[in-house]
Amino acid sequence: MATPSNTQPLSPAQERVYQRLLEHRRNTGEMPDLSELARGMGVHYVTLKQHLEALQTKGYLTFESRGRGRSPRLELPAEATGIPLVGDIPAGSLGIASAHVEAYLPNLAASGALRSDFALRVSGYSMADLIQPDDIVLLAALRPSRSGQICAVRVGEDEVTLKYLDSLPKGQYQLRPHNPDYPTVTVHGSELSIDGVYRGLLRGSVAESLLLPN
Amino acid sequence: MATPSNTQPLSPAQERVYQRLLEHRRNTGEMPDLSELARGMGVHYVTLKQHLEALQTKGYLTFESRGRGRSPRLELPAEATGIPLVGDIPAGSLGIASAHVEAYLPNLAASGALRSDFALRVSGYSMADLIQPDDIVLLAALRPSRSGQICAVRVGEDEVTLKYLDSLPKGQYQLRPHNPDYPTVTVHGSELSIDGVYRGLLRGSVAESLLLPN
DNA sequence: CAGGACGACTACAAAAACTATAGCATGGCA
DNA sequence: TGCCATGCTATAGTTTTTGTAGTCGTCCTG
Repeated sequence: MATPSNTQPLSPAQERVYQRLLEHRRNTGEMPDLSELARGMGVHYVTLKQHLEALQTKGYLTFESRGRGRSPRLELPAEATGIPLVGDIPAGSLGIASAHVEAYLPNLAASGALRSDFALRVSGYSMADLIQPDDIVLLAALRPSRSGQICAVRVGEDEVTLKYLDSLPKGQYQLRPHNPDYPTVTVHGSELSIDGVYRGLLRGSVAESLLLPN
Repeated sequence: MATPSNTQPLSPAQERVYQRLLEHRRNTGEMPDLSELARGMGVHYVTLKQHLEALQTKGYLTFESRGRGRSPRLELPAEATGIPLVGDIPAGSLGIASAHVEAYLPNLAASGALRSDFALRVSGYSMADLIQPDDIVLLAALRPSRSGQICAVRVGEDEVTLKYLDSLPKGQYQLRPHNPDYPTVTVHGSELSIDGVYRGLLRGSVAESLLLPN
């Protein structure tokens, strides 16, 4: 079940509540109190609660009451909060289709300047020893800002590969592996699509302990 | 100010409360409700609150009231919850003295089997390209379970270094770098102290975004 | 002995969360 | 048209938690 569970349409009021929740989490990093949020939106507590329950049954969040007096547990699912770990992107599928998502990495969103947009599990040895198989590489969905950066790229309809990307004259690019056993290839920009720029990596036990399953 | 701020002695009841908090966080990963905790300890809410305020003034935790009806913000400081990132351990100081702690990595404690006990910022090229300078290496304070594992070791009074540790006959050990430009040295076990076994690493933006300052 | 800390309690006030019930509007359907 | 389900809102009353204020006894110390 790779597709996110929130596919059902939202009524206008539910949409408002949901957007408000996302916004509050972006701003404060935490979930608001029900009463506070209700006041802020100009509706009654009960109304808001009903909307939250509707959002829960539609799969947009989890809303677990803990009894009178205690704040309820209110959580956005990993799809909305974490950055996706993409397994292998097959030929042709650009962007990160919601399929092929293996897991999510939470808690890496806060630092604005160095944000990462998605993660990739490395499979080959073309960047060894710098980057090993099974490392989890973090990528930002940007154009590289200068020549020589490590990027996740695809040539034609092939799979995604991780290489140094050198810019050559006449719109040509060089895909240069770190491992000298692999060939450096030169392609024209029209054949090349750049999925992301390398931002960092996780290796070993850290990787596994940070992942939250899909 | 590298020393942890909680140096003042605790009275018996305060100690009980503090231990209970640590235990609760280990088990559940979250902080308890005041009322619930008070019931569980067989004391009244007000008493517990007084102890928490005392712990706050002594620097063992932060306890921020949010007004009537709302659960107060209750947090253990990084010293108690995260794993320490040790800068450079100078000659002779074994263990992780509370000095030399640069920052803490949170949220990596939960996975029991693959736990890490401390982290080290890499400074040399002896394990390049596998491990780069400025990488943050996670280590478990254990004896290596087999020959050939990467370990953080010290020879005599030298600084900590990261090397493959091979076990040779007659109590000899071989410290083998990954980078062939560096020499492999052989020492006797009596000259060698093993600080930790390699568990994984962080590189790049992830590293910076996970750190919480000391 | 006075003063202060420590640990505990009672009593009351304010806020949040839960429950139950009901009032409208809209749209589908027999 | 009448009926019913659904979505959205509101009122009223109850339980629980949290916060504030004040009291009481013990123990240690100057």
